[in-house]
Amino acid sequence: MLAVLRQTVRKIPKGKVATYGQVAAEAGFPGCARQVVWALHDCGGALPWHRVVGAGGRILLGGHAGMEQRIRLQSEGVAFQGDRVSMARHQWRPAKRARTG
DNA sequence: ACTGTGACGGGGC
DNA sequence: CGCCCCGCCACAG
Repeated sequence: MLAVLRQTVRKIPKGKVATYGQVAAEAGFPGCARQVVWALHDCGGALPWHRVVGAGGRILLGGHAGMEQRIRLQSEGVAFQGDRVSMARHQWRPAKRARTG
């Protein structure tokens, strides 16, 4: 489980972001958004954790961590709408979940 | 088996 | 927009 979640997080391409619930669902565990946190905690360092945000593109972290996440995202070309990520333009879109758009 | 923990998500006011 | 409550799941002691 944790391994799968981590594996999914690693799939998030640069310049994109995904919500905890989305990662969990993509990994095959819809509803396990909280477990994503575990995956990040257990690993925390060897994956693009900064590409994981909360529902609506809100950065849930705080203090230094939250700052770094935002900085890292902006450094990848991710745009922000106030305190949130521009999901409409940066939400990860897995091939299978892609739509005619 | 029970309790505490956690970077969640959705709904109501 | 902030606040509160509930549901959800897995891990650790």
